[in-house]
Amino acid sequence: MKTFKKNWEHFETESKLYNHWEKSGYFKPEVNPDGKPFVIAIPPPNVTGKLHIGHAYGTTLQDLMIRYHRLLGDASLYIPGMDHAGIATQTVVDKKLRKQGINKNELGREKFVEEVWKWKEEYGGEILKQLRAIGASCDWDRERFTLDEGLSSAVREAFVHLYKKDLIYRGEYIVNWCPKCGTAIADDEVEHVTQKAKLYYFKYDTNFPITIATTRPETKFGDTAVAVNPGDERYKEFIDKEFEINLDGVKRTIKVIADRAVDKEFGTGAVGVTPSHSLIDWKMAEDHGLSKVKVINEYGKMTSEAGRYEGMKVLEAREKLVEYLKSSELLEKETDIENNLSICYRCGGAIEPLPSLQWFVKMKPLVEKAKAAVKSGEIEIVPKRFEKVYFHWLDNIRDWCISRQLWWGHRIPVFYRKSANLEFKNQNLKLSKDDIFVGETPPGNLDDWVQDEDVLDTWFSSGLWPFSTLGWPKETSDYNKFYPTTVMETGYDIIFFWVARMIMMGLELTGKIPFKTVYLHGLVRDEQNRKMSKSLGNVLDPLDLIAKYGTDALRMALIVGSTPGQDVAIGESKIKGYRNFTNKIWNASRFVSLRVTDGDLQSGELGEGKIADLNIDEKLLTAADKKILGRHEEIKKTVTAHINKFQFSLAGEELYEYFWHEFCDEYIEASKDQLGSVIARKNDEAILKKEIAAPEGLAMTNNTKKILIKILSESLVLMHPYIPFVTDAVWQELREFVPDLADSIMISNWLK
RNA sequence: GCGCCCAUAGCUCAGUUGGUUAGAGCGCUACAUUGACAUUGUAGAGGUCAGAGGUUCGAGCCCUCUUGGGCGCACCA
Repeated sequence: MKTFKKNWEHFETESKLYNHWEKSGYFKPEVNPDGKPFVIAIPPPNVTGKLHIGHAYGTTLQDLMIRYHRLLGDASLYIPGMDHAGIATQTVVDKKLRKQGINKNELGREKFVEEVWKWKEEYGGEILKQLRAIGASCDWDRERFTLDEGLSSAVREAFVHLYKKDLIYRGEYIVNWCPKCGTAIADDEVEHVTQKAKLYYFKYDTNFPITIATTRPETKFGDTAVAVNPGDERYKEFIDKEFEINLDGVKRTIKVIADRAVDKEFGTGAVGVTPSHSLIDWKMAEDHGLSKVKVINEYGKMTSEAGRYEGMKVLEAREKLVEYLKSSELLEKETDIENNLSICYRCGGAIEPLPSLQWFVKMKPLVEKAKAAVKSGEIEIVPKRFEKVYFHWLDNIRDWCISRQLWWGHRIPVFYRKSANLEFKNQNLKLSKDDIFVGETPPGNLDDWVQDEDVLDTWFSSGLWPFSTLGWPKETSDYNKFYPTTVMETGYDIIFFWVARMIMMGLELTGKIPFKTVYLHGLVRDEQNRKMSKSLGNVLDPLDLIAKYGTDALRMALIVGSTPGQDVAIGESKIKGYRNFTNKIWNASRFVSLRVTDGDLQSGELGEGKIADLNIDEKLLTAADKKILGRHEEIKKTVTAHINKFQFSLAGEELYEYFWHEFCDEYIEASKDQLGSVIARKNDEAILKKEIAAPEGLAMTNNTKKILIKILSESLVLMHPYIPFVTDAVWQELREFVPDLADSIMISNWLK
């Protein structure tokens, strides 16, 4: 005879159940062929590495919605996939190769990219295993990778489309250059950290009348103007005058200009304008027609324009120049200030703004539609306050630099005719139409053409994710059925990088919004509400936690007590608490199963009893029965309402409280009386016979059994989106003696 | 500089059209328990919901201001 184990053994059961679900095809939207589509495209994790607890949080929220809608009867599709993560992955593989003594430049582009693919195969598989461990009910047959064939062709199509509409252009502009990564990065990939710096006050030479103040003296070799505020009386007499200067051997003509951007109060109220190495100065140069001199190169070293400083690293040049200024008595003073240093969000290295030939997407023409979609409510952002952040970003957007000087990524689908392009790279010549080809394969002899060396920003391909994963640009049946997707669940930290771009790209390329709702979750922090970091040693690995407490416990702990857009603090004690909950469910089910089948409570051996049907006799209801049945109906309604409003924490908390304290503590206790005395049954045959002989007693017992089964099985369905494993494990036990239960709880029904 | 969030029990947090006695987890106290579960149960302590003012029959929730903490965007050269 089968026994009901004493404790919930998640470790043995979870992966077995998952495999069973996957094999049975329950993750496919086709289990509800007539249902309306409910679609979530997973925010594709970077192939770079392991998933962290933040991924577990997002995945849990996504899977919760998917499982809920599957139970509602919707054609639920959860599209899995991964992102090639350009810079991040290239850097990691480069490092790995260097450790093996292999230089990527000696290896060559093709071989290097092969190495990255090998790496992707190895680590990508690990990530997929982790997603499965979290319980993600993805349709794995529809798994995508941003660099797979279909998505690559979607990327080319998108590029060509935008180019033809004149929304993509190439030009030499000041960009954020990361010398460490060796590539340009976009504006929003730059982070600012406050640092202590020195502000140096000096003159270029003794003949120059104005003292300027700067934290970066070494860039002053590239100055072509000094800007002052138009209302600043001190400098009025110099405005529009030109001066020949000699800064330690470097000769320049400096024009004094008036610009409102200059703050009279800061420093001396006079700014040395360095058009090539400051965005603001670049703009001033455009406005005032100043020449631009590049004194720092792509390696973070001084160029020949810096005279004897050529070849020095930026910091070295700064030191040397300050020494010179001191010795020539040009330095008036230096003060300590706090300022913001721009760093690369990937590598943390200092950003050098410098002019560079890059590809850009014009953003302004895409902004209005993207704003309108949210303003009209066509796209809903949860929580709503992030709409403001979204609008603010769109209102202040600048063109998006999409070319990256990397090898790992989508190579830009642009070809130049060899005979014509020789000077192009350096001089930004306008090529004639015949000499540039934008698309997949240039016409005529391929040998006549050379493809652009650069790849596209990772976010260019992820911007297409909701539709490229469904087959776009082809009008596949999946695309027709499942696009637009329903919910985009992701972290608030990538609202600009990703969410806004998907909306813009979706509207431009498909003419439709890419998703109806954006649900933004917060950061996962530790028990003391600190950021998780390796140096603090407070990083929680989801796989460790799953091994220890079970996936269900982790999922519940992540959801209950957390709200959208708000960071969530989590520690082992909370997870442990919910592990106790999963065990409580298991044991309550054990009790119910054993009593209903007349099994043995001590050994856990199930009896022969079966439930014939679930028709409850209203006339036999006790006060306890009525109470729990009433509460049960209420709970169904409120839980449904909460989930529909994305209030997952509230619904989870309610289920927890209801199941444990109302069903277990109150009703199950009350049911013990209604079911008759166990001791009597065990020890006294006569009493047992008497009980069975009494028709009302037996009817009461049977009615109570039916109520127990009804409440238990329906509660399991309600809890399944939160804790998929223990609920299905119990469901499988119940199927032994309860009629008409679906093969798996995950394909049963939400409210019968 | 512009904007956003937070301040509720010892700790971490829920509390969404304003409506009984403000909740959960963990922690704490006392007791119980060979009968599903000690990964348990019962009972309990613990809150002037940051402060001040306002709207209202009624405010943790709405409005204004103050204080303290955090974040985002922009950026000072």
